[in-house]
Amino acid sequence: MPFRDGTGPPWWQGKFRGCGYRLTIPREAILGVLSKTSKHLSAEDVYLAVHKAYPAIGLTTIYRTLDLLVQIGLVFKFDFGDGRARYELSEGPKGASHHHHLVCTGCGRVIDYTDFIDEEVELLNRTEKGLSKKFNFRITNHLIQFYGLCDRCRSKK
Amino acid sequence: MPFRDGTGPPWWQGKFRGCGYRLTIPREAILGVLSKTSKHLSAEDVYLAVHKAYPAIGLTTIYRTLDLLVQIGLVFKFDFGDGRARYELSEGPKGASHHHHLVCTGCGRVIDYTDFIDEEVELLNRTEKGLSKKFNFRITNHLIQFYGLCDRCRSKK
DNA sequence: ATATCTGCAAAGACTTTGCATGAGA
DNA sequence: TCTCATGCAAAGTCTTTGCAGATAT
Repeated sequence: MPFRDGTGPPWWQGKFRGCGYRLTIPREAILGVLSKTSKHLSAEDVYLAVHKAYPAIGLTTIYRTLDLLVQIGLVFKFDFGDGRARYELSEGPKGASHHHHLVCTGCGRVIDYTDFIDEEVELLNRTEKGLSKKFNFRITNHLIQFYGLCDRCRSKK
Repeated sequence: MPFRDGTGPPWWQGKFRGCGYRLTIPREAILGVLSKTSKHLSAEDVYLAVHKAYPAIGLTTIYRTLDLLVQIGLVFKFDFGDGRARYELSEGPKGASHHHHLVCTGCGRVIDYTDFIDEEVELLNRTEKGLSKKFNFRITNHLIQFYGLCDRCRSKK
């Protein structure tokens, strides 16, 4: 139920309350940061961004909250091979931003792509069904990443 | 060129020499361990296994060697979300063992599956071509994993 | 009112680095 | 021989934990 001014309420409140978790300043701040970027933020990135508006919020809380958000399914956690975890909102307000990643093993750059997503997702859904049945798994999520050298790194040598 | 007795020479020697790297006892031992298992070994797992036959080989060497093998492309490095990296030979002597992973987010169990692999790989190849062209990437590798709850964890609650 | 959440500091876990010794080609 | 590889110890990073005080409902 959006506000009259069109800014809308934080769309995640429902999901939060439904799980019996408290909606606190730090949690809202962290979700705010994540929802305003399309980058792949590390815990420290989130901390620094949150820190600007709420200097009192500590890194520990960032880690704990991110873990919680991952558990709830509001956030995805990625490993791009650089030794720190990256976090991304799993869906926008409109569930709009599904994408996969292209990771440069040279410089660590990560490119989001949405090309071929439809075919990929279709195949993934089929595969999910089959795997669920065969292994009696309840599949909740998938990960696809491609690795290689980006144009810059290729020309470097 | 296999030995007459059929045991064959370590099939990776060629790849090794070709890259100008030395073929040492620790490196052979580590490849030996990896080639004799179908499990997803952590650096410490490899260390312990190697340690039985060669107690002098240290954990540092394991890490350095695994890194090297990943660079050469002989080994894949995975992250299953439990905080430690896992390593797997990228191909058997016959290039036989391509598979993807099903990861239980409850207990961390990892199941290898080869079902649907053909369709998946076919789609991935197509996608790779498209992405390579669009982003001018040289794609060398891909990662697919499914996440969910295994049968045991589902019945736990 | 009270079970949850937070912040700080310290601990923990995995991985990397420095440097002198040892070993492959 | 001479560069590359190894082992040990120490350091480095990211992440988690313990606990007292603060907070949402």
